[in-house]
Amino acid sequence: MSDSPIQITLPDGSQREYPRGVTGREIALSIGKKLAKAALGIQVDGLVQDLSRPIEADASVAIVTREAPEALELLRHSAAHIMADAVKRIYPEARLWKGPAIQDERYGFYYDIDLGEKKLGKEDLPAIEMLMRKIVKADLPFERKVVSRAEALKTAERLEEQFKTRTIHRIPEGEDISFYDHGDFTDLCTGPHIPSTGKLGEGFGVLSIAGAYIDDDASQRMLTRIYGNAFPDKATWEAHKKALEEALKRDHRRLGKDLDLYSSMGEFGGGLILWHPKGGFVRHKMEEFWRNEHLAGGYDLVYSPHIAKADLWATSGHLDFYKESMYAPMEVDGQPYLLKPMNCPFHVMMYKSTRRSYREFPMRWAELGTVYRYEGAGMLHGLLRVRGFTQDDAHLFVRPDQLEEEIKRVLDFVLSILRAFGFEDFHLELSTQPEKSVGGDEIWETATAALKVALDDSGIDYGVDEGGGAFYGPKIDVKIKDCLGRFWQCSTIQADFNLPDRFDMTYTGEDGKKHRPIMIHRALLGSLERFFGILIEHYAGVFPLWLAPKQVAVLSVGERHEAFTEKAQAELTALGIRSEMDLGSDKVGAKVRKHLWQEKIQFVAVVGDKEVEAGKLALRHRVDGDLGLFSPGEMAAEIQKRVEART
RNA sequence: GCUAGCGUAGCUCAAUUGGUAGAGCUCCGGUUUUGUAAACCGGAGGUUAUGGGUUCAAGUCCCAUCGCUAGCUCCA
Repeated sequence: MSDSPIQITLPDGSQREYPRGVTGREIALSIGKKLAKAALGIQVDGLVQDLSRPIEADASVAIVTREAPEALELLRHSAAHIMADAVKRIYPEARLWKGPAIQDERYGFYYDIDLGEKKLGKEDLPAIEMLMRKIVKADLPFERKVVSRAEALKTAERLEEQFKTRTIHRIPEGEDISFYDHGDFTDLCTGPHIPSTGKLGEGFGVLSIAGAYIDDDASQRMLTRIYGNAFPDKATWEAHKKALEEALKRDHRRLGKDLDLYSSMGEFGGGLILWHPKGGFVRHKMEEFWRNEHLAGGYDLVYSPHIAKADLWATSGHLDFYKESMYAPMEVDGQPYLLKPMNCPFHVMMYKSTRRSYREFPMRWAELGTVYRYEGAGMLHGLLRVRGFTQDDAHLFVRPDQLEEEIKRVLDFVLSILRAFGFEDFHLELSTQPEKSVGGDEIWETATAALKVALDDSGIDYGVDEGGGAFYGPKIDVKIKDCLGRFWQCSTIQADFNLPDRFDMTYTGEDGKKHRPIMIHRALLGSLERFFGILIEHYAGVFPLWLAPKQVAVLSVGERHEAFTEKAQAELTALGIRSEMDLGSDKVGAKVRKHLWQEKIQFVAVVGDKEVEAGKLALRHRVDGDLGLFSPGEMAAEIQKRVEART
């Protein structure tokens, strides 16, 4: 039967007969020359394979062309090989470890390479990229070879690739061991790859270098990781490089300094943030909005201290499960006290301050609570990863019969608040029981099921992160997508069946007996620091008018306009508009440049002869341009309109 | 923490092979009173991150410390 033809189903549903062992290339060619030329791989029953692989049985296939989403991984993984080839040509002593395609905003692939004593610098990257282009130009075919384990070990030995030897030993019995060659370069690899190096085209490049451990194990040798990216065509690659530059321009650390929003403590204490007056104002508006929404949403606002006796953290379990993130104890009256890494134990103590009735539920206690957590020095990053931060925390106490309903409600609340900040796209993720956890499996299952129901009911797609939960309960994480398409994790909703047990929390039920409440932990913005950093980048420093420290800059043209300008600004202030005034002797152009473009204030209002005569100001918006003459009252109305629209 | 790179005025950056630390912007003073993305003149501003070392001589070379940056998850 081995020579009987096979049935191939094409994406349009049509079926064709081919000889057994037909290759993807042959199928593509039989459909059209153009398709064959554009083909990079073939999907066989959903699995991407080399074009040269024979197909031995009936299958549904789709030719993977450059434009197909599946092509990216082919291109990137092949680019990694080509990069490794280039590196080995320049540094023959280089030994290869791993070089996968990855999904990252910046990078599409990397290769971890042991360069011995050689220290690679940024300045070495162009040479590697240039040589890669040469290899692409040479259009060397990628060839797959399946070998026995013994042969594989021999090849690795011949190549003096001792890391590959290590890898070969790890390949499970029964799995194919394959090498891919192009030109004189050989690498142990499962593939698939593009047909030849030339197919990579021009849309790729080398981006940066970093260190990386073998197996992510800090006790092992550190290798040089070289990052690059690849795209179907040159234009997309150029666009990607531009986007990287744009992201750099939006970097909150850059803008934070330029706009005088915040600074970090630097050598006086890493990961600690100073909120300057302008950043402080934005925070004030964030908090104001947050408090109002919570009060309207049925929450109560609470406050708790920064330190507590070690006993509290022992009872809560933090000393067992969170110790590595907590700071060393301080001594107060001979007793060890600890800085809080979380607010929950305090809220539990609040709960326990009196007897609770089933009638009180659900209880929703929210706090902007400042916590301190130890992060490794290398983890710190601007506002996004800090050691001291204010969580917008809340703890909800519910009866078991209220759990599902309450989680649904929280999810709705979270999304509505995030939308107010201009985020529209969300990704939800359910994280389940980790290895290191407290409470029994049964309790975990119950809680996880409740979260799942809420997620299903939300109608939004979600993923599952197996084992990604906190030590005390499963959680739902909400990631938001900013205007550059980057995802950020902010909100988290965590069920907790554990703390109520540990603290022996109870309430009196309808039946007069004691019952155990369920606790829900919830952070919405995550931390004010981190969310502020995300906002700065999302808005590129141009805050919407409801958050902006200054909404308009009022500028005088000449000396004789000063009096009216001052009067107009005073009126605006009285109308609740946040303005700054510039009566300096700069030209109008310079003033506009300073306030509109450098300080990123949305409006400027200019006062000259015409305006004084009309009793109005010439209003200009940074995007909408000249809006004409406005009296202070009209201006206030115009700005108010936009404040309400949150633009 | 680890690897690599970096640290010069508030900011952005200069400073031959080791040979007197400079410029623009910001700031301050003065002139100018200007019509929508940079008016002009002058001044101030530094123990070159810190501490050691090599040298006749160190921003530059060596060592240590501190800080900053990229990364240290995603199948060979």
